[in-house]
Amino acid sequence: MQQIRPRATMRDVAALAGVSLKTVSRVVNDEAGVGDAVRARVRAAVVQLDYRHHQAASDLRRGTGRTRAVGVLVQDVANDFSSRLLRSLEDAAREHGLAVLAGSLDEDPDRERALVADMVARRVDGLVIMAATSMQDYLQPEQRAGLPIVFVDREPAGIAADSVTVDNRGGARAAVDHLLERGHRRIAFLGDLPSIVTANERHLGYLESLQAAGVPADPSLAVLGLHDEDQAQRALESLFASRTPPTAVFTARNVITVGALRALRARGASWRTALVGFDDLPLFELLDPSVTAVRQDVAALGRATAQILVDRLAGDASPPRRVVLHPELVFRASSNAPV
Amino acid sequence: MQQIRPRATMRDVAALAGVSLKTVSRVVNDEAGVGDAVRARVRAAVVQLDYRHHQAASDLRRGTGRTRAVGVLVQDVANDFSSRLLRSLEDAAREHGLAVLAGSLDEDPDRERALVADMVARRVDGLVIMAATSMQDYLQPEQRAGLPIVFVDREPAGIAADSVTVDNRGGARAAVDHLLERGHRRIAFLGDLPSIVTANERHLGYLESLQAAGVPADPSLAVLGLHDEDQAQRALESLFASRTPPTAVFTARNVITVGALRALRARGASWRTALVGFDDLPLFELLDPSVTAVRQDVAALGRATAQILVDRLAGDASPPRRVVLHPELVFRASSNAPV
DNA sequence: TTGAAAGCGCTACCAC
DNA sequence: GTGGTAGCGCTTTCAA
Repeated sequence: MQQIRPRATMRDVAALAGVSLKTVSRVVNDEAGVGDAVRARVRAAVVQLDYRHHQAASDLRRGTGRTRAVGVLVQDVANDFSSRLLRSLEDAAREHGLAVLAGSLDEDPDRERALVADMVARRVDGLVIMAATSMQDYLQPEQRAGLPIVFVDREPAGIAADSVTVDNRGGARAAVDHLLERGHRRIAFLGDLPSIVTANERHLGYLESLQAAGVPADPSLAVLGLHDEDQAQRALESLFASRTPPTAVFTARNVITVGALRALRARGASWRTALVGFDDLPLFELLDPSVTAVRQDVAALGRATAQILVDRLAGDASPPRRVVLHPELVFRASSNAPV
Repeated sequence: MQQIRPRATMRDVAALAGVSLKTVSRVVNDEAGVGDAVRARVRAAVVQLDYRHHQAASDLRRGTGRTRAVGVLVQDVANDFSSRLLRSLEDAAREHGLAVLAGSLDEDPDRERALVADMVARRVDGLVIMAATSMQDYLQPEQRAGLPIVFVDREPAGIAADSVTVDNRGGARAAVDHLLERGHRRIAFLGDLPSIVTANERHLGYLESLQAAGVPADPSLAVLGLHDEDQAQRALESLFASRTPPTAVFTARNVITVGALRALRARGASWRTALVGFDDLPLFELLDPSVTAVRQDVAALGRATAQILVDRLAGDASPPRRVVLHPELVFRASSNAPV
């Protein structure tokens, strides 16, 4: 292994160039007021010593309190929805010279609090959170200290803050309305825990749609608390094993939809069971039958979120904004199955 | 808008608690040597003032040069492969109390250098890079300064550093061997720019396989420089429009495979064209025909990478490690099409 | 145009 | 047990 050479500081550069520390600082920061000859000498010393600016020390002394980094906490950076959102935010952050500290919460409230604490200790300039907690009042001190916080995908509770969300209830209603219009009456609901706001909203939309159509909701057709594909697959298999199986299914999240698709496939029931999923996936269009889905415009979600954050960073102190995007039902073949 | 209250410093806490700065530091860092009464008073002041530890200042003073953050630069955090790798690394980092600074490179060498420079200025403890540059000698000064760098997915050039990669050539050979065994002779290759090491390796594997089988490679069947689905789709459509279309296709990346699937679907040629893709996708199993693919164990890739990084952070100064994982051919229906 | 001194928020070292 | 002093690497006065 080669010898490691400790990083050079401005002092080292100053010594080598035969100038004062302050002059090096001026050159490194491209400030005026340094003669060309001196500037060149300093530049040479910088190169020779492989000097690298120490941003943390600089930030500390400047006292602006800015680190040019933002924290982005999503449900799971490997999930299609979360990762596309993260990417959209990264692009916006990049335009403004901001680095992105990313974290996955896995619907774990403790993890959210721990990660937020870490981001605060790092003095990120702003925070974007897809909350796993049901109550975010613990963030009030941070907000009071001037930290811009934008909630994405899920509205905050216990704190007045910006949010960019999707009309989950409306999207779910549209999905179930669609199935009802095709004559279905036994429509199953597969969703995650109702403690997750979006999951609950989608469940409520399902119930509202049934009620509006005068179709009594059969509680045995609604399965909540599904986290992954396997659970969703097993849940749907159970429903099919019952005496009165559903003729249609509304799946309230992308992984749940995939699990349901596996169950239908295994049972050979893909063409005779109607399916609508919340969240579109790139390959849904290519499946047989292609999958009808409620599509969220993830890029728009990210853009709106980033815009608010950037405005706040620029000093915008107006009241919290609430942006609600409306999802779109993408009609494909999977919802055409007969009753 | 509420009043913003500047963050309290240890000095403020000390003043409120009526103790010295150093005592506050002891309490905040859970050090011994503070009486219970004093400790309680300090704790109360911390809560009252919403004091938050300033990690950067602490790191600076400690002089360990550690920030407990690592940089992870992948191709695109929204891509299935990259995002799963990122997640795997995040999990490992979390276990060691490391935060993750994430960045997408989009195969842009300038962007890689810019992001690396930023990470260095932030003094990350380590760097994981899915390189977009063809030469990484520019990282030598950072390595010399003691920064652990692990290259993932693509081996480094111009620098001796750790790497965790996949046997791309072998994987591609297995894919094409498979198609040859089924009797195909006109096998198309759809891949990205040969300047991307992995893309080139997969192309070489394709050529090697053909050569080993004594099948002359028809250059008109190989299309390189495909970046996204649309380009891949159009490329395959062009091949089909030729006088001597392929009977089989090897697609060298996940987005290319999806583009090819669209082309086959649009043409109604899915069942009569054999297809093998490099990179598996969650829904390939559910397509008709299901898609045969060369699967990389992304989680294992991430784990191996993280392990090396963690070892280096712990002081391991042994010679650079080269880990090569072997992908697996997952047989499904898409490669069964007749010649 | 250049530099010396002070200090950002915090902790190591050594007094008491 | 507790506190003062010095100083991490840097930038801000302000003086020369």
